[in-house]
Amino acid sequence: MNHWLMKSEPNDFSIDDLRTAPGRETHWDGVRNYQARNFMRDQMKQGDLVFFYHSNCAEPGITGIAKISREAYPDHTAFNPKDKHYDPKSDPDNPRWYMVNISYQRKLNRMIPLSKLREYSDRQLKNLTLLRRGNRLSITPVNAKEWFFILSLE
DNA sequence: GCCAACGTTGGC
DNA sequence: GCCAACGTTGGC
Repeated sequence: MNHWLMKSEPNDFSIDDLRTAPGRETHWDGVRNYQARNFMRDQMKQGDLVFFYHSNCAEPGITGIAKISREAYPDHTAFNPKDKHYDPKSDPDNPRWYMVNISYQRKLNRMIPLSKLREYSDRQLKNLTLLRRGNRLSITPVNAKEWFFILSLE
């Protein structure tokens, strides 16, 4: 099983939005970055666990845990000219963009701020993709050791 | 609001 | 295929 970290701007879609969503589930549309797409399309498996991360907000950090509830399928918002994430280059017969579904697992007892993760950036979390210099990827892998170490910070 | 990092676009 | 310009991300 793989582990992941997925960023969301809480103004846009927060862990509470996921918790209160119908079926406590949502589709992760709008990813328009090839590396992030490849993670979803090629590596995400049903049951994989995900750190839900709040970005671009007052206190960025990990706020909860979700699970991949449906593996990659075409992101239909790319086909809709009225959609914010419309991409005329994505052909329904050969989709360029994909999405997965995630389901709510739980909120952390207390969120783990980015600043806390950074405290371990030269030790246990030395290789955490999220902390790599200037990383803006919205979906990043977390290896098992990193996953359990981060959970121990909760 | 600033700005560094960095992915994408498009002219050549 | 190079690379400058441009747009976006996201911490601060």
